[in-house]
Amino acid sequence: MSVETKGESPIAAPCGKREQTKLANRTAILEAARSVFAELGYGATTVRDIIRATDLASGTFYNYFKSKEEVFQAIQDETALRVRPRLRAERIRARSIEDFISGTFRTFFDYVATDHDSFRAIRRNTDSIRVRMDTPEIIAGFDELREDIVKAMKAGLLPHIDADFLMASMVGVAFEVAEIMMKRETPDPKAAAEFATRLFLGGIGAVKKV
Amino acid sequence: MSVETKGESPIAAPCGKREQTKLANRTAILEAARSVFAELGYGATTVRDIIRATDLASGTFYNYFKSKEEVFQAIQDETALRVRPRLRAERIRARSIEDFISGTFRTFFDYVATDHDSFRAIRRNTDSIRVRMDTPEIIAGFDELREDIVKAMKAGLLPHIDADFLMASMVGVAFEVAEIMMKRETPDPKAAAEFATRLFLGGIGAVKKV
Amino acid sequence: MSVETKGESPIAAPCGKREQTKLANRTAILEAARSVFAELGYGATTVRDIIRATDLASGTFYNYFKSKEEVFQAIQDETALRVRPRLRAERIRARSIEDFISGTFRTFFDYVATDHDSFRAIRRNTDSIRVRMDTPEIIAGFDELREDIVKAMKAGLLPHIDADFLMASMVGVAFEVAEIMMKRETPDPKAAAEFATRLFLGGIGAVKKV
Amino acid sequence: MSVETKGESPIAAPCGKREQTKLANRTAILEAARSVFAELGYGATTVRDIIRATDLASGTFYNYFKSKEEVFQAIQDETALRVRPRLRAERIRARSIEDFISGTFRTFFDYVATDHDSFRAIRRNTDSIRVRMDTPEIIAGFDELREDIVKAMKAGLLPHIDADFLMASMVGVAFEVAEIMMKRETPDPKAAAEFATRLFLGGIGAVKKV
DNA sequence: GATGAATGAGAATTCATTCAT
DNA sequence: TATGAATGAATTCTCATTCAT
Repeated sequence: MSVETKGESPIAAPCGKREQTKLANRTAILEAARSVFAELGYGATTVRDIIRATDLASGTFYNYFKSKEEVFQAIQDETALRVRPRLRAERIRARSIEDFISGTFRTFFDYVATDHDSFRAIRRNTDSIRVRMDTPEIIAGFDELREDIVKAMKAGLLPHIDADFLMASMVGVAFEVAEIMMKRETPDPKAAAEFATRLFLGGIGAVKKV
Repeated sequence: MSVETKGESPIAAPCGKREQTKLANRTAILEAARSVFAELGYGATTVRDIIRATDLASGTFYNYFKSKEEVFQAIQDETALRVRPRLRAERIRARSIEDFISGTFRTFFDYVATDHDSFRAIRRNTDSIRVRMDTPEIIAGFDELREDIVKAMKAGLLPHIDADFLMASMVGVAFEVAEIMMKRETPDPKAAAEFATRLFLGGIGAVKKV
Repeated sequence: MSVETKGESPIAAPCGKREQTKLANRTAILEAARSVFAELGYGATTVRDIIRATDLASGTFYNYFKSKEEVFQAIQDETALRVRPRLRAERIRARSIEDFISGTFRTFFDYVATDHDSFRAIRRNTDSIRVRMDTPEIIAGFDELREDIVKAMKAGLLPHIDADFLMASMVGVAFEVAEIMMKRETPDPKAAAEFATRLFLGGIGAVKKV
Repeated sequence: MSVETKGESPIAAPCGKREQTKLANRTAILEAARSVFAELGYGATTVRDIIRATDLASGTFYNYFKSKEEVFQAIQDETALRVRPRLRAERIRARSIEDFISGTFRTFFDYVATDHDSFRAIRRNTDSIRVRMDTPEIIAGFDELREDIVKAMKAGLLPHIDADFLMASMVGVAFEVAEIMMKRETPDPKAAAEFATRLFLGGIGAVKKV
C-alpha cells in the first residue's frame, strides 16, 4: 500500500473510484452502441457514432473495446449470457417433452419482449439489411441447446431424431416468430410461445416416425 | 425482308453487339459479386473487391449498379425470382396439406443445394456476421407464402391458425435447416425436406387444437 | 431508291442537311450551356450537365467543343461579338465626350437587359461564386475601349488622363451597376446608363485637373 | 498579480500546446491555400493541392475546413475583416465628401498593395477565369459602404443620389483599377486612389444634378 | 486513464474522353 | 457523323487508430 500511494490519496478504497468509473464507462459505451446499432444498423454504424452517443472522447473507446465488432459481440454475448442460463435451467428442470419445449420458447420470447433494444440491435437494420453475428457466446447457446436435446433423447424425453435439424428448427422459429411478435402492436410472448410449443410438440412426434 | 433473314434467327432478337456486351457486363458483375460476397461476407466486401474480380474498369461498375448494396439486392432478387415461381407453383398445385408443405420445402432445399453460391452470398459471413437483406422481391416471396397459406386455410387445406406465425416458422426452419444441410459433407435436400415437412405436418395439426 | 443507297444522297444540297444539323447542334449545345451555367454556375457545371440539357449524346459534344471551358468561352465570345461592334460604332460616331460616354453605357446596359441569360451565365453563380472569363474576345473588347479612349484623347474629345484607369473604371462601373440593375424588379437600363454617364462626364473633368 | 506577471504577458493568453498547434495548423492551411489559389486559380485548385502545400496529413484539412470553398471563404472573410474596420473608420471620420471618398480609396488601394497574395488569390485566374466569392463578410462590407453612403447623404456630406449605384460604382472602380495597378511594374496606390477619388468627387456632383 | 487532434490508408465516386458500332 | 458505354485517372472524404498532452 505504501508503495502504491506514494503521495497519492492515502485511502485506497478496495472498489475505488477508478473501478467505478471504468465500469460506468464500459456500460455507457455498451448502452450507446445498443441504441445506435438499433437505429442505424450494424453496417452503417461507425465507432465515431457510438462515441458521439457518449460523453467520452474517441480515444477512450479503445480502452474498452478494439472495434465496433467487439462491442457488437459484447452486446450479443451479454444478451446470450442473460438468456442462456435461464434457457438451460428450464430445460434441465424439464421432466417432460412439454416442459422442455415450452420452457425454452417461453423464456426466449419473454426475454425478447423485455430487452427489445438488444433484439433490435441484433436483428434490425438500415436499408433492410439484417445482421446476426454468431459470437462464441451465441454459438455456445446453440450448442447447449443441441446438447440438451441429445441428453433429452438419451433420457427418453425426446424421440431420436436429427438433433442438428431440430436445434436449427427451434432457433429459426424462435427468431422469426419473435420478429413477427415484436412488430405487432402489443407483443404477446405467451401467444408466440404457445404457437411454437404446439408446433414442435406436434411436429416432433411426426418426425420421429421416420 | 428476305434479305434481312438470311439464315439468321427469323425473329429479331435484341442482339446488337452493344446489347450483348451490356448484358455480359452486368452478368459478370453479378457473378463476381456473388463469389466475393460468398468469400468475404457482405460487410467486408467493398465495391473495389467486386470490380477487381472482374476485368472491367472501376467506373463501369457504376453504369450498372449504384452501390454494393444494390448488387446484393440484385443477387437476392434474382434468386428470389428464380425460386418464387417454383414455390408458388408447388403450392398452387397442392391438393392436400402434405403437398403444400412438402412441395414448399422440397423445392426450397433443392434450390439451395443447386445454387450454393447465391445461398452462401446471402447467408455467409465475415467475422461470423450473417447478413440478410429483405429486398422487395424477398418480402414479396414471404407475402406470397402467407397469401397461399391463407388461401389454403380458406380452401380447407390448412387449419385456421396464425398465418403470420406459420409463415415465419416455415421461413425460419427453411433457412436454418438449409444452413445445417449445406455444412454437411454431402448435402441431402431430400432428407432436409422430409424433416421439415414432417415437423410441420405434425405440428400444424397440434397448433390447430388451440 | 436503290440509287440512294449506293453511295450517298444523290442530291448534294449546297447548304445541305448536314450543315444545317451541325449548326443546329452547335446552337443547341450553346443554348443548353448558357442555361446550365446560369443555373449551376460555371464551377459546378460539368460537360455531362450540358449534354443532359440537350438531346444529343455525350460523344457528340466533342465534335463541337473540346471542354466546358471552350463552350464558356464561346458564349462569352458570342456575347462580346454581339456587343462589341455596337459599342465601337457608338464611340466612333461620337462627336462629343457626352456621345462617347453615354453611347457606351446605353448600349451596354441595353444589351445586358436584353440578354439576361448570357449575363447571368457569365456573372452568376452557385455558392455565391462569381466567375468571369477573360476570353480573347472580351479582352479585345476592353482593348478596343482603351484604344477608342486614346483616340478620343488625341482627337481632343477626352482630356489626357490615365487611359488604363479610365477603361478599368468604366468596365468596373458597367459590370457592377449592371448587376444591381438586374436585381431590381424592373431593370431600367436607361436610368443605369444615365447614372454612369453623368458620373463619368463629371468625373473625367475632375481627373483631368491632375 | 506580481506573481503572475513574472516577466511574461500579464494576461494569461490561451496558450496550451494543443491550442497553439491548432492555431498554427489553421494558419498553415490558410497560408498554403492563399498561395495555391494565387498560383493556380480557384477553379483549378484541389483540396489535395492545398494539403500538398502543407506538411499536414490529408485528413487534417477536414478538421479545419469542409471544402476548398470554405477555405476560400475564410481567406476572403479574413481579408474583409482586416480592411473593413479601416474603411469604416475612414468614412466615419470623414468631415467632407473629399474625406469620405479619398479615405475609402486610399485605404483600399494601400491594402491591396500590401496584401498582394490575398488579392491575387481572390481575383487571379487559371485559364483566365476570374472568381469572386461573395461571402457574408464581403457582402457586409458592401452593405457597410452603402450604409455609410446613406448616412453621409443624410448628414449632407453627399448629395442624394442612387446609393446602390454609387456603392456598386465605387466597388467596381476599386477592384478593376486595383487590378490594373497591380499589373504595373511598381504599383502606386497613391496614384490609383487619386484617380478614383477625383473621378468620384467630380462625378458625384454631376449625378446629383439629375 | 482520459482527451481529442493528427494521421493516412483506402473507399466511393465522378467525369472527361475515347472508340467501337 | 452520332451514339453512348467503357475507361481509369483523379478527387473527395471518411474513419479507425495513435499518441502527445
